[in-house]
Amino acid sequence: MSVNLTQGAVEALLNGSPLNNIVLQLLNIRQVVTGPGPPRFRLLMSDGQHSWNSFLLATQLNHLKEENRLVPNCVCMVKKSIINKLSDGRLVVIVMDVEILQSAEETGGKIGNPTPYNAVGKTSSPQKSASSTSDLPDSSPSAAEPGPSYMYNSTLSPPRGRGREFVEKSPMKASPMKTSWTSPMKTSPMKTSWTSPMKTSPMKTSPMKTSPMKTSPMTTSPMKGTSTSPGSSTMLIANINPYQSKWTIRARVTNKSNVRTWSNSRGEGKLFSFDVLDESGEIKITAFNNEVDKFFTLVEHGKVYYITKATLKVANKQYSTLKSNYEITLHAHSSIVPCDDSQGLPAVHCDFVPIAELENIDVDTLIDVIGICKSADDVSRITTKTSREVSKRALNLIDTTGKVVALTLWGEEAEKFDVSGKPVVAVKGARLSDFGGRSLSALFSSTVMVNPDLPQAFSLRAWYDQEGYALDSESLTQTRSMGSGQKTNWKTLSDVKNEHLGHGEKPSSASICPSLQNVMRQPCGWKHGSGELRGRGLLLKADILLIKKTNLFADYFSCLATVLYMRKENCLYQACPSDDCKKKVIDQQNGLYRCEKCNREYPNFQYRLLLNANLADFGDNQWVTCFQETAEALLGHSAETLGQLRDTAAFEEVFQKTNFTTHIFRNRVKLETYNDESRIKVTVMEVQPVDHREYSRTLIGNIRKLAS
DNA sequence: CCCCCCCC
Repeated sequence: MSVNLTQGAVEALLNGSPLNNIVLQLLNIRQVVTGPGPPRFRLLMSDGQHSWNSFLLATQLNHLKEENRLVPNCVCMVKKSIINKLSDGRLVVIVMDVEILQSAEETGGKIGNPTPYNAVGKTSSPQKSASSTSDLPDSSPSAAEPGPSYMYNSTLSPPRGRGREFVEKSPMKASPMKTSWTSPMKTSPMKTSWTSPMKTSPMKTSPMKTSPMKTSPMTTSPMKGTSTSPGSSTMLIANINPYQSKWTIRARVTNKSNVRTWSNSRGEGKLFSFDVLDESGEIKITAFNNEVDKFFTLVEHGKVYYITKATLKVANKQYSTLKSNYEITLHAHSSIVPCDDSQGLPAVHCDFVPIAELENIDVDTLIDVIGICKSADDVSRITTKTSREVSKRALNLIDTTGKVVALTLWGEEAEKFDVSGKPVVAVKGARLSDFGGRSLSALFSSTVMVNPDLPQAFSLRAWYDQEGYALDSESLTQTRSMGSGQKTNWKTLSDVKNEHLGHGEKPSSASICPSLQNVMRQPCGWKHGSGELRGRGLLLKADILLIKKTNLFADYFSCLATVLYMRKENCLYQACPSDDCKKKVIDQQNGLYRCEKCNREYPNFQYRLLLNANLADFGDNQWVTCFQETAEALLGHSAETLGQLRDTAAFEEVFQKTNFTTHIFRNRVKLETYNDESRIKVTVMEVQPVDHREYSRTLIGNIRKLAS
């Protein structure tokens, strides 16, 4: 046996340490009972010391099982995993990337004598032993599915009318981007409400409780799940079906549409629908005509109701992300009664799909997704085929899989969205499209949540702030180019010199800084910011300085190049800790650091990067400068981490690993003059993984150009 | 009994 298991990894993992590249032995693998969709495999894995039975294989790795490569006793390296917490506190570790290091035969049997890890008391998991077989996610038909998790929250989704932008304006229509939304960063991440509110913590006062409520006959019934009215008992949504008529459910409204009218060959009418959620599942309820009048104002987002005497029919899955096989239609004898006890009822349920997995999912599927909005397009207005004008805005979401996907918001949601602070964005029921490869669109029926109070949002935030922001990430959505709709200006490194890029003789609209295009298009009296530029012939020296400073004569180009050399010696500097300064500080050798720009001393500093690198392609090489973000992306580590590693072998290793790597670099070229000598200065604006398809298209284009 | 969900 040549491999060593990573002893202690199971315990560390389940205590929340995001461990990558851990070596574990697979002791058992079996299929989990799930609904439609690809099969899911559950793994019992051991680190030699402990075993843990709630590892779940990400579906994109199913082939490993299907090819009989993941078999009991083989030894694997779990390169990447994600921890999900189920409603009741149980943990599921999603294996995102795994490599089989040693086959079962080679290993020959179980390594060591691992004991099942017992997480009780450590994860605040109630009642059940986390390693007992009775808590298997697949052991109980009504249990939450593994991987995805049920969340119990005291904070509710914001009201968000379905059918917004639609003809009817409803009094219920509410701002989807309510500022009252709880931000994960402002609330305690340790709130018990999302570990196990059902058992331990009563729901805190929630928004809907504060509004006056009619006394319902139901409120005299103290216990949930017991008799609520004569002759009927409360049932779980997961357990109702069309074959029994006497049921009552107690559920929370999670998504409510506006009233809509229709008219077709079968007739016309009006309707609205809403989704309700209990601890077992969720279901869509639709009201038509008279029932619209009867129930539309009664049913409020976030509130809890007893619902009885309605028709169940088989759901058309095509239109819903809800897992229920049925949906409910209200009729003349249906009853909906408010319930002021919302205890135990979750606020939202999402089955988030890792962004990397979107590649393997069919187009038009409705999915739930959560990511950090790392960037966004500007809002734009488009005209639809039916000549309606609508605002749209694409967000770029990234998650721990390191993949990015574009999500389009529409209408008011697009206009109100605030990218600042790179918020966590969760969407329930977004539609997957194949535009640009894979992209997402919010629908009328989608719920968009900004900084939701969900455990996944907290861990995403932490991940992004610690490491995700420096990732050299790849988007599943290929936009035609980056930037503001401009085409990628591909150049070879010799082109950069031969075409005198950056010399600024011809500040054409293609080559100038986009923010100044409008300046150049005005014939005289050009305005930029607070300063005013004079006509082209009458520039003052200060104007020229301003133009230089604002990159008016800079060129931008992209190239495919390999890092040949990096000047690592002075690439890190101690910078002013003030957020907007970044200037180098002087170590006073007395524990204080002086910033000349701020003209003050600080007790601390921040490490920043300024890395000079030599890039090469097949024809030439070029010195370039990478500042903070691009250097971090190139090196794959934050400046802070590198600062800590300074003078260690690990620091050297970072550079060795980066050397000879190939990327797409988007650069800015400017002419700089030192005394009487001018030379171009190339600054890297963005480092991206190599997109061979895009680059090949460019190459082919260039070859054609040369041939003609 | 609806099922529209926009644009590149």
